[in-house]
Amino acid sequence: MNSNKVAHVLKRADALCRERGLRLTDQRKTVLQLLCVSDKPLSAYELLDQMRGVVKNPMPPTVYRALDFLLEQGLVHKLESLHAYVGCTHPEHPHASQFLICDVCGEVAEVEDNSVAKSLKAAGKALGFRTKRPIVELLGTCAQCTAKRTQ
Amino acid sequence: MNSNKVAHVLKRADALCRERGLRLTDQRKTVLQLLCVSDKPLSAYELLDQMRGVVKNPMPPTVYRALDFLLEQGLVHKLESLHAYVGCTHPEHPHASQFLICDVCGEVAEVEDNSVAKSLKAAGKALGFRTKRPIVELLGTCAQCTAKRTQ
DNA sequence: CGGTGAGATGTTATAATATTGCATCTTAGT
DNA sequence: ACTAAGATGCAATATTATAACATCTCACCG
Repeated sequence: MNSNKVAHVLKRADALCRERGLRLTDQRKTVLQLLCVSDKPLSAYELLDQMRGVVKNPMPPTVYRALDFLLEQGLVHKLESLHAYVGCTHPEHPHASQFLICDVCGEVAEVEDNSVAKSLKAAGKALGFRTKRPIVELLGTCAQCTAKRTQ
Repeated sequence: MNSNKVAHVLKRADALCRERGLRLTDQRKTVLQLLCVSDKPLSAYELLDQMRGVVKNPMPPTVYRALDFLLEQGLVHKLESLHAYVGCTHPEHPHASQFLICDVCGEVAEVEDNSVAKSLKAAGKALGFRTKRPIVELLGTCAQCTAKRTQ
């Protein structure tokens, strides 16, 4: 995320928390910012390392608690297949996104495809299943890396 | 899985490995059987515990190696969001399934929905993404548990 | 047969991810 | 200022997964 976008997300996060009567504390803001600034998903312990520059002697619960909060508020997403976290690119509204995870460059694209969402909903409905959290992670190779490989 | 089904899957696994020139060794068969017999996904360490009855003093690599093999052969699936494994209910053909994971009873349904597969493919294609492994896990509540709750 | 080499297993250690439990501090609302 | 809820500090530990290297097994070939 470029710095304008990061600033926007942080501002938006601030507003959201205010609306919801919640506190976007320094630690939480730090974690969110680190995730947004990074161009790759970060593991909890990578975050922990990066926090050392900002927070005094952070411990695992520090980062996990911040992550829990941010996940609940939809400000970050967890990539289950990577054990890693990314800042949400459009926290404006609640959403169920899909993640395209490149196994070459490590970059992750968050997309919100309506027909995917629809077909998932339908598949659940057919079995009377009530979906609370749909997890969709496509592991593969992004367009750029595919192009480079086949040159 | 009922015992007939388990027997069938084991037989099928045997045949598949033979076809592919691979060895379905005792340990691998044990892990596959334990997963098939269980009505819930099992973590690697739960499997490890259950193996103690069958294999002498198994260690973590024992179970992880068996799982790696079975995963590669499409005989078991990993549920990333649970760090747990299930036996494949239809190892007949390669496939990309979706998992409906009930947060009340813990049971998991493996479904293979064509329109989901299609829409995922399309979503990837739109960005030039080459999907190798699609992960779809719907966390929510199954029909039976929903019914019980709202009684 | 016996050798031999790839693949499977044994074993120890350790890495990486995540949580528990309890003490203390901060802050919003009174 | 008081207080209660929520946030943080901190130590320990649980859970999941892998690395590294020795040894064994078995299908194949001479």
